[in-house]
Amino acid sequence: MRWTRYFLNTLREVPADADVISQKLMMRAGMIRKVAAGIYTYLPLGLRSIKKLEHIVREEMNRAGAVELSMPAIQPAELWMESGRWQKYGKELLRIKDRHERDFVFGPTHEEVITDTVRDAINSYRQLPVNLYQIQTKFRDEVRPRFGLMRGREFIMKDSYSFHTSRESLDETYEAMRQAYTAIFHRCGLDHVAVEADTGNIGGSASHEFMVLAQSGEDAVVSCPKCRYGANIEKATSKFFDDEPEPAPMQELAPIHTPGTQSIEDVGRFLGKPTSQLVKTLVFDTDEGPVMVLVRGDREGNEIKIKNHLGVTWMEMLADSRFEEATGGPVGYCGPVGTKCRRVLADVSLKGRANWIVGGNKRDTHISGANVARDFPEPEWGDFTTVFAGDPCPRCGTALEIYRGIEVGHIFKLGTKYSDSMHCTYLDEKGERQSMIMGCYGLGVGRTVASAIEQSHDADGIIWPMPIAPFEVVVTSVGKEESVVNMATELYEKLLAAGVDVLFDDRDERPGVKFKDADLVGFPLRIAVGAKSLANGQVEWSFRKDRAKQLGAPEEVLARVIDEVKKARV
RNA sequence: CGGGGUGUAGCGCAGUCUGGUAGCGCACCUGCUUUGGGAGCAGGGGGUCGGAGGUUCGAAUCCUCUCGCCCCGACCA
Repeated sequence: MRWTRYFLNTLREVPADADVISQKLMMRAGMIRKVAAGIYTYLPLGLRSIKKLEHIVREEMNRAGAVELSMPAIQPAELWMESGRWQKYGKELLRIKDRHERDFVFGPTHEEVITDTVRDAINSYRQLPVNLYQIQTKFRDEVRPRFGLMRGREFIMKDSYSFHTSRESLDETYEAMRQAYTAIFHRCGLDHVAVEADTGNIGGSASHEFMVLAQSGEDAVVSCPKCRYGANIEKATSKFFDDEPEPAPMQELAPIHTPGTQSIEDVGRFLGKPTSQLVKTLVFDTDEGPVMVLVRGDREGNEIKIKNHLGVTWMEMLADSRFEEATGGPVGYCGPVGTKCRRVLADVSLKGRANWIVGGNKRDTHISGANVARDFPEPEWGDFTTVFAGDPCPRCGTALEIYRGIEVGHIFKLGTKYSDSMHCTYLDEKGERQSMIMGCYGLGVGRTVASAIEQSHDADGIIWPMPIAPFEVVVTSVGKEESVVNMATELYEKLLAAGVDVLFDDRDERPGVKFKDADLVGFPLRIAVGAKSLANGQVEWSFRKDRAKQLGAPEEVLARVIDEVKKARV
C-alpha cells in the first residue's frame, strides 16, 4: 500500500478527551475516531490491527476444536425474558423497539441466542459436545464509558459457548480454551496472567480471567510469586486469619463518649488504639433489606464477596438519608448491639475475639466489651474483606503481590444455568432427558489491541508487536531524487511480492515528518532510502523498538527484513 | 446516580467577566526557498460560536430551558 493512496492522517495534537495512552496514540496515529461516547470508527489502520488479531484468534479457536458461526446483534426480548435476564441485567442492556413496538435488545452477550440455537439443533448425546464461537460487535450501555477501546460501549468480542453431557467433558473444553487463550496472548507478545475470578452476573461455577499487566489497568490482580496462585482482587483470599486469638475474659458492656469520631481512624486516634483492634461496621441496602457487615477496623469490606454470600442481585452502600430508619442508629455510630438490621454478617478476621469496640447506635457513643452471643446474636461468618499486598498466600503462605491488569479474556464454567431456564436438553444413552452443561468464553478484541499499546509504547508513539501491527514494514523514501524514488519503489514492490505487509511512505514530505509519523504509528520495521547512503549503494533499516540504524546493500537489507518478518510470524 | 467542568474551523485553544457583528496555533490550498527527525516566507480557503427560546438597537458574550461531551465521587460509618 502506498501512503498517498491510503486513508491515513496522523494528528500532531492529542484530542482533549483522550484519557489513556492507548486511546491518545490510537487517535493520533489515525487508527480510531470517536463518534460518540464509547463508540468508535475503526479507521483503515486500526481495522488492520483488529483483523490481524481476529485472524490469530480464529486460528487458535479452530485449532482448539471450536466452530465459527455468526449470530445477530439484535435479539428478541423473549429470549431474555426466558433466561430471566430481561429483568436482571439492568441498564447496561440496550433495549430497543421495532416499528411494531416489539421489544429487542442489542446483544451485550449471546448466551440466550446460542442456547436457543443449540436446543433446536441438538437432541442426542451423540451430537455433543460442541463448541461454537463468533467474532462480533456487542453493545453494553456502560454508565461511564472511557479509556477508548478499553471500555467502550460498542466493542468487538470473540465469544464462544460449549455444550456438554458431563462435567468432565466441560473440563476438557475449558482447559482447551484456557490453552487457546494463553496461545493467543502469547502470540500477540503480551505479558499476561490467568487468574481466578468472580463470575459476576453471567453466573456459573469456575472462572478465569486473562489479564494483561499494565499500570493503567482497571482491575487489580493478586498473585503469589512462589506458587503461581493468582486471583482477581474481588475474589482473592489469604491465609491471614486462620489462627484464632487467645481467648480473653469477657468484660462488661460499657458505653464510651466519643464525640465527633465518625470514621474508624478517628475512633482509633481518640481511644489510642490501633484500628486493628476496633470493629468497622458497614451497612448495605439490598433488594432483601438492609444488611450489616462487621469487619476488622484495618481491613476493607469486599462488596463482591458480601454480595455473593447474600445471594442478592442488587446491593449498594446504604444512603445516609435512610440510615437511621434502617439501622436504628446515626451514621458513624452504628453497631450490632441493638441494631434494627435483621441480617448481620461478620468477617472471619473477628472470629474468636472477645470484647469488641463497636458503634453504640447513639450519637457520639461507642460501646466497649461487646461480645458475640451475649450482647448480640451470632452473626453469619465468612470471608468478607479484600486481600492486601503482603497478606500470606492461601496455598503456600508466601507474601502476596498486587498488580494492575486489563481484563482481556474471561472464561466460565456455566453449568446448567441457561440450559435449565431455557430447556436446552438432550436424551442420554438411557433415553432420559438431561440439561446440557455449558461453558462460555469471551475475549475482547479491541481491548486486547489497546492493551498491547498500553504495554508497549514510548514518548514518540506505539511500538507494535509484529503479529498485530497494522503493517509489518514501512518503506520511507527520503528526498525526491529519481534514484531514491526508484530504489524505494523497487524495495516496496519486492516486499509486496514476498508477501510482506508493507506501507510505502511515498508522500512528498520532509524526512522529519515521515520519521515522526513512522514512530507514531509504530511500524515494527522501517527501511529508509536516502540519497547520501544510496550513493554508496546502501539503504538503512531499523527496528522501531530500539531504532538502531543499520546500513546494507539493498538486496541484503531486503533479505534481512523479509527474514525478520517471517521469524515473527511463527 | 451525585458533584464539578466544558461546548467557538478537521485538531488544540483565546475571546464570554465588562454585549458592538469572530481570532490564534496545527492541519489544508497556492507560490518561492528548504530537504535525514514534526522547515521558513508570502498569499489563501474554511466557523448555523452545541440547540431552542428570551432580554436588547445589537448576543459567542446576559437570562431560561435543553442536548452533547469530559472529569471526580459512589468502602465512608
